[in-house]
Amino acid sequence: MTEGEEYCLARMSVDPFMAMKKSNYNKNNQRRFSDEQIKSLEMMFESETKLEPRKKVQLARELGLQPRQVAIWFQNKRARWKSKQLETEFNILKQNYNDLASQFESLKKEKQALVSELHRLNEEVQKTHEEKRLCCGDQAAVVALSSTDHESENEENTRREQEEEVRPEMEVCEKGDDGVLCGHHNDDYDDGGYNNDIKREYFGGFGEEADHLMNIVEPADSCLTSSDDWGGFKSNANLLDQSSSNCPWWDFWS
DNA sequence: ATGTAGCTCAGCATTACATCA
DNA sequence: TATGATGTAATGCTGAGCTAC
Repeated sequence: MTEGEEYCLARMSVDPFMAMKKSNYNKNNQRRFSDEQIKSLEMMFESETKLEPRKKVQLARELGLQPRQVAIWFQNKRARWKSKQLETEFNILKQNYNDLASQFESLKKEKQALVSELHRLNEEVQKTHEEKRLCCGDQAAVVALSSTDHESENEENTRREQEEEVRPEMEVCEKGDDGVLCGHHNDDYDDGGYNNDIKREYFGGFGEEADHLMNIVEPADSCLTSSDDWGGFKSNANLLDQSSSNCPWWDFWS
């Protein structure tokens, strides 16, 4: 028979009414331990969260409790302590998360502002270019220019066709079975290749103007244009956009 | 050496009650 | 005063470790 069972039987023999109910009272018919008892138990708990059997018996004797009661107090105390610790850790993680989220938001706004500025500058440059062309007014030059434009357009088309042939390979390579990007191995698409094409599309195709703009905006060897970064960003762009549009996935905190 | 029954103990979920707003 | 939320001592069950047979 365990200590607890002994104690319960003892209580029941003293107070028959206890046999009807579950016994939640100590020797002195107190449900709660006294302040002194709690203080001693707390002190012991601070030095060791698990009590050796010998110390348990000794402490129980000192406090006028059953060893079983001391053991249970330690058990409950450990559970409370654990959940408190869990709560603390949770709060720390939550705080870290909130900091990162607000950092992310401000970076997103900064990026949006930069993109808008870029649009504005691009339009301005194109407008200037148009004006220059119109005010020159030389028909021959315009014809020459337009024929050169056609030529370069044809060259561009040929080049695009060639690139289209290469690109499918790339797309297969870009996302493996496990969904992990494997980078761009084709020389045409290394750093200045694939990324430059993306930028060219943005700046209005091939031509001096586009080249000029691209050089102004970002040096070719900039870390911001490295294929890994772009690839990584591209692969996550949907996720980020989704998260920021409908229902942010961190909203569940609130 | 191995299997098994019996015992103790701790962990865990839950209960029963006290206390407080 | 009644009531719901919270804190706490205790219960019941379970599995692990140990021992005797």
